[in-house]
Amino acid sequence: MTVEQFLSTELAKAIGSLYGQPAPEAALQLQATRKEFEGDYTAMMFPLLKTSRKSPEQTGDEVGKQLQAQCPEVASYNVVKGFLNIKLSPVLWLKQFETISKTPGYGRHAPSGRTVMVEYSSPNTNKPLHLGHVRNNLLGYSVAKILEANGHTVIKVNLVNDRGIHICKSMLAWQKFGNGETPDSSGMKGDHLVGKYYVAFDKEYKKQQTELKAQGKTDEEAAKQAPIMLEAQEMLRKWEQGDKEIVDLWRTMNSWVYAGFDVTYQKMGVAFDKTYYESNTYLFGKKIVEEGLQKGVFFRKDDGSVWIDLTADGLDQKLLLRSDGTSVYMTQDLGTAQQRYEKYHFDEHIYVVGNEQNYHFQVLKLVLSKLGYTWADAIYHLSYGMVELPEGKMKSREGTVVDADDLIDGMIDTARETSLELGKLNEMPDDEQQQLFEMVGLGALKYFILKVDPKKTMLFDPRESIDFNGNTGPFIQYTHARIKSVLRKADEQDLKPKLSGVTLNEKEISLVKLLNNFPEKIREAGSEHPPALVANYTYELAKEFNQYYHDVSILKEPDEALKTQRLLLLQQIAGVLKTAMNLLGIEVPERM
RNA sequence: GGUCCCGUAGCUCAGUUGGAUAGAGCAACAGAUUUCUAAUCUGUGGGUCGUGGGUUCGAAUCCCUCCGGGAUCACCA
Repeated sequence: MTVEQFLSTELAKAIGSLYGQPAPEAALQLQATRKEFEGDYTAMMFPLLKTSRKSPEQTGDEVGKQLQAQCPEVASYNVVKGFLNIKLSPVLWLKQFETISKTPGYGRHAPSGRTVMVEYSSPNTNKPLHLGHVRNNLLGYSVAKILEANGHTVIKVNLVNDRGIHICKSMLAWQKFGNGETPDSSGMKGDHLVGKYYVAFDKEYKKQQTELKAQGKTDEEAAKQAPIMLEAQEMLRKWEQGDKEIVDLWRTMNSWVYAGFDVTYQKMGVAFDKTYYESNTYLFGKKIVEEGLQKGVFFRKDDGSVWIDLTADGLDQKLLLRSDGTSVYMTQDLGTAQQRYEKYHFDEHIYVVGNEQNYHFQVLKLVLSKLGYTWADAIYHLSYGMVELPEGKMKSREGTVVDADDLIDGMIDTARETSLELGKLNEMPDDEQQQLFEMVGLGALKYFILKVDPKKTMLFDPRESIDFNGNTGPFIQYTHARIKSVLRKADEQDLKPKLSGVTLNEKEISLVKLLNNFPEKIREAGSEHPPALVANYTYELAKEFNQYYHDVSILKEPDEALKTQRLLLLQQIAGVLKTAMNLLGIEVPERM
């Protein structure tokens, strides 16, 4: 039982015995007392006035008195206007501190028996990953981590979009202009190489359109009739028919891309339990179309295409099967969702996908529930906003796209420069230094992105992201390293952290309070979604610690009992910092 | 035009199920000290929480209006 739950129960008891009737729910909601007042938790008296039939001040006084009488853990109380501030005894906090320090894996929850699927990343295989994908990957990975910490069984899946006209574009351009270039022959990373030909296609396509327009064609005609586009469409048809030459080329070029992606994923530190390929799943969903027609949820138009009418729900009519009988994106997604449910019986399925697909997921859920699938509610679209740059949006045409690999390398370089400038790592071996630079560079990037509410459009300012002060990853990493340094020194002196029963001071109590909130914070982040909750919590703890650290001595403390107890506090804080950062996919160094 | 999302300090962002005088960081200025790791800490200035209404003991938070920004409304994925 948490401290808050304990107090809430006591409060209910007090109100019950005082007024002879159960307390209204709203009166039992506690909140942390604001700094400027004395106390740990605050209860509002307003919802209670009807029951007590007295003024807020009188009610608060009565409840406070009763609480103190029945419960020795309540040290004191005060009433300000309608707010009852309750101060708990330091003994209680000491006991709570003990509980925390004796809980292995503190913060993580027991197995819940729930299964959650998290789909994220889902890249196209025609170009390398960029900043937008970085946000996706970091969110997906962190959310999965947080769900695991909530005790759920998590299955991380990646659905690779490896087929379609856009893939054919890079293939075609490579055939035309590639001269047999390979990652090996060019020394380029596979995904970048393929991306280069995607750009080459676009360039040629534009050139041809300009030519056609010069001959008097309209924009639309030019776009449709450009020979290179016709060729790409022909290539897609051949691919669908299984043309050996095309399929071989497709395999080869995709394998280059996968090799490139693997490197990027590994650098980012993200991973998947299962990878689906759209080339295997794009025919899914026909079964669902049959079913929908039978149930009368879908209807067929004269040309043979199948639709669902969602106008009654404020949406449009949506196509589910083309007149030529092939399935569209929605159909595929319906099919894969159904297949996954049959296989895993997930309790929740989270899709980490950009907010440009909000409409798609709204429709997806609606269609599933109209088909009578109760698990439609289990689908959750974790929608995130775009990442913008100080110059504005990223536009591939204008070459303002921030490449993921470049970005990561840049962060690591900056971490290196900053660290060397501070000149603290002189006796650290080179390979360990390199490891540290990667940890710090990545930590800065990840934290910068994850601390922002996912649904908001965020601004990525490269200059600011490499700032290592304030609410940043490196600040927290540094805090951890400092604590570890003290603990190492203590260990050398044979000092063991332990609870010696010395009363905690104010600052220590507020640190214990923060530690006490950790499990609840994880739960909140797990049910509400955003890693930002965890990030901001971690910063708060690190900041609070730095203040404490600044005006208290640990190793120099003459009182042995006090010293070892403070070491225990440090140890617990380091542990929580590490666990919390781990939930964000961020590693934390022993020294830096 | 329909639907959805966003709007909080000069900038980037927090703000618990509606609670007390709206908080951090950056930037600016003023200080602490060279340690138990200063990649730190303390202080100052900076706000009509986009606008106008409503709900109530109480609104940045919930409802409506309008303004501004974004996304989306394909037999693309």
